[in-house]
Amino acid sequence: MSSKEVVSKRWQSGENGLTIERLPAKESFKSKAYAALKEAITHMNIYGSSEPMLLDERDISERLGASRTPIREAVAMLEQEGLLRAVPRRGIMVVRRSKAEIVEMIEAWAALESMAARLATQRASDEAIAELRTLFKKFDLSRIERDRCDEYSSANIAFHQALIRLSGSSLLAAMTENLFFHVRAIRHRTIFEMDRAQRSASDHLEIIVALEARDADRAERLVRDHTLRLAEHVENHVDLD
Amino acid sequence: MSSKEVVSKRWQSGENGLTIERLPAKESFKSKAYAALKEAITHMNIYGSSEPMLLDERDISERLGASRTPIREAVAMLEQEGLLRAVPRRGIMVVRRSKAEIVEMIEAWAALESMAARLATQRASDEAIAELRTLFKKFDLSRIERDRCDEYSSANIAFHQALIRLSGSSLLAAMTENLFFHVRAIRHRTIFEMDRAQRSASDHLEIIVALEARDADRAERLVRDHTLRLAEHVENHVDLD
DNA sequence: TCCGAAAAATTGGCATACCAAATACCAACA
DNA sequence: TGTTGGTATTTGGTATGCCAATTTTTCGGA
Repeated sequence: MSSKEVVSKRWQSGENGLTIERLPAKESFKSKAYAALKEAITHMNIYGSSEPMLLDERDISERLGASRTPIREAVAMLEQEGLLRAVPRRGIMVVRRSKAEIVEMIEAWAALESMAARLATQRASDEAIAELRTLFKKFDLSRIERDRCDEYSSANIAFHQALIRLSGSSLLAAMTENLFFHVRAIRHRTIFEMDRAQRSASDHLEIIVALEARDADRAERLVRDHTLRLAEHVENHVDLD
Repeated sequence: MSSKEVVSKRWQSGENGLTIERLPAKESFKSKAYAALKEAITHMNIYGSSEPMLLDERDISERLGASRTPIREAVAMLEQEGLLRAVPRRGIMVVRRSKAEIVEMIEAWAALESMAARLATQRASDEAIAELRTLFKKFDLSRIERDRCDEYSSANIAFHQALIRLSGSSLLAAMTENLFFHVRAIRHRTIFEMDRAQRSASDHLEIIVALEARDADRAERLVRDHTLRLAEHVENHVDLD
């Protein structure tokens, strides 16, 4: 067997149980630009003004100290992800979602998370579920001051993310994370009203109980209805456009 | 009113019923490369050999008659989409999903489609649901010859896509389409066995009945279980790695 | 024949330059 | 003063070239 074949085999898969991942090396400008842009978009009040938010390639490349090429690649990725939209001769703009789109996202989220709850009742360990209860006590939403909207929002999302992790499906986690990103962006507007917090807390507790009881149907339904209520709330009480 | 304002108004929105959309312009090399690569990947028997399938930037740019730059942007997009993975000094490889990942995809699909079914019972028109029945009759899966695996697979997916469209959520449609892409790639292996066709057909019929009855819970459950059975089937009877 | 080191070739990341389309600007004319 | 035609500028798309990290090949010595 030639040396080449041996090397090739090593890389294919670790039949020896030792999978060698190429170390991250030094991050490329492309990834750095991607991260920087996403970070910037995250902390941007997208729905603050109604003016289109434009980005300029050359400007960005100067700020980041790189050429346009890696920036363009990063933009292409974010465009694929649905966060940006590049229009020729017009600029790169941050995509603003319509209320209808946000509602669809929350509905999709409800679908994924309710499935996660179902799977969690079948797969999560008792210990893992117990941790969820701990998290619940620690960040008891009803205790958060009524004016700390962001904190409420964060704690809320933390609970949901923890729940999704219980499913053991990294895909569900990844997909919902993406949805959270968009939904989170309108938290200023949604005013995720604090009077919903009480309801949220009790909902969450009910969900935990259902998980502990390993009641798949009930857990699924509770999660679904809980999130669909948010969708309905946004539909009825949020004005974006 | 000045001429300029008239023109401006015309472009804003067609209150005169004439909406002028900016013409698509000529597709950029970037989009063409993206489409070409995706097309190529689609018709590639990804799980045919166990050898890593490598792509070469320079080779691709020559074939497409463009420079490396737009190809690299297209690759960056496909990488973001999870279809490719570019490793420095090693090449661009088509991502091969593990069985576990495929199963997770089918579970996510089940989540999204069952939600679509629920929404469809609330939103789809009787006519739209009726069309689903038409489609079902036309492509009655039980009639497809037992050796036409691809045809079965296509008809199957067509039914599911039609169902999802009934929900009216373009997001659910987009997300599942992405999942279908990956699941479809293993159709040769899954042998989506034809003996499952009979079951599939009756399942589909039941689903249609539930939709017609506007029974949200039942429609949701039928769709979920139907797809989760596929996940279980893949889990138990498919060997990828 | 085998091994290892050095040289050569690959290859992806990045910078730069150029181009064409589209807009902004401006001056001349009605 | 307002419109118009043309020019300057901006900006995204693409091509090209260089570089550094790696891999592959070569080749001399054991």
